Amino acid sequence: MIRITREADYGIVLMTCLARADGQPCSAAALARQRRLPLPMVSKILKALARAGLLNSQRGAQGGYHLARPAAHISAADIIGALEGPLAITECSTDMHDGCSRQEHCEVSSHWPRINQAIYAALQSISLEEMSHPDSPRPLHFHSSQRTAIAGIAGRPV
Amino acid sequence: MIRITREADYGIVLMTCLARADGQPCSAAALARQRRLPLPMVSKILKALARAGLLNSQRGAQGGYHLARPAAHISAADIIGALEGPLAITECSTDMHDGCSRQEHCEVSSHWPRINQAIYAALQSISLEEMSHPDSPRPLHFHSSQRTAIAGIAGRPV
DNA sequence: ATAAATAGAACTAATACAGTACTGATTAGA
DNA sequence: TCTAATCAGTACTGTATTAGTTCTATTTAT
Repeated sequence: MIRITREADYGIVLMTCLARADGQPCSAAALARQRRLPLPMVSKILKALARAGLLNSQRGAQGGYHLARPAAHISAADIIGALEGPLAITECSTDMHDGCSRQEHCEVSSHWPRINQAIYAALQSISLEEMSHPDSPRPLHFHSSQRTAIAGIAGRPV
Repeated sequence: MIRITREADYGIVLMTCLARADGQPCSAAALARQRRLPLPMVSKILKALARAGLLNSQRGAQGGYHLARPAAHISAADIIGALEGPLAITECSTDMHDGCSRQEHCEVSSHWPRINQAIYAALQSISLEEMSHPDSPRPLHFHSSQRTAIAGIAGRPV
């Protein structure tokens, strides 16, 4: 159900790594090695996160990426949004967007915005800082069966 | 971002129609005409919803579909779950699933279950009854731009 | 009997995703 | 100043998934 792309999946993983590094810049290569992910993919994702303003980058030798602001001020919604492009949810559920240019299409059905908002709120409420703590509050059972679900498993090399 | 399939999108639309019909059985053809959706698609979706136990069906002439239980007791999560197959979220976030067979893979990262639960809870909290009321509580701006977002727009014939 | 309807499976074309490859720009350090 | 490390950006490709169709069988009201 409700899927996110693997890019977003990896993105969250990488961001948690950077959060744990706490200020120390990490190169794409280092992160790829650390998480056993394909370097080009990692590179691509970090670039996107930097362009979105979630990471600062330092070029050249000894360069790398580091968080642009404290982990506590970055939400899952920020990360996913940065990697999956400009999205209806954020554009329409923030107040800064009230002159919507396509309101003719908006009659699609009045329930979608409600669902969008609910999910967006859920994602907003989870901070990168929380996600960076490896020990989860509740015992979790979780498996990679059946389908690519939001679990974002889909055969990711573990 | 976070996408659902068009099937689930249509599914919610169709379910709201049936909720408004309140007990009256509706045929797939009637619903397809009413919402200007392709009949085979509508048919396929209604079948899936019936198989999932959300709809009861009556075969033969004058047959059709109607809700299997009151709209207030059907959630967005039920509908989406029925159409997108067995999903990691529900299987792992319900208590009935504690002998998870693939826990070796579960170390993927401890944050996903948290996100899953947040989204699942959000979807659970929205009932079909709520969605069937056309007037939304807050003024909503919403457009079908850019990408297939959860908004589920993606060029659906409006 | 017949027409209206659902049940189910199998198939196809289009799209989106995941991942790669290549070229260019910037910078630290020898 | 040269070189290697590193980020920046774009374009490409194979594969998987989705969207939608088609066909056949089954059930039932009239």
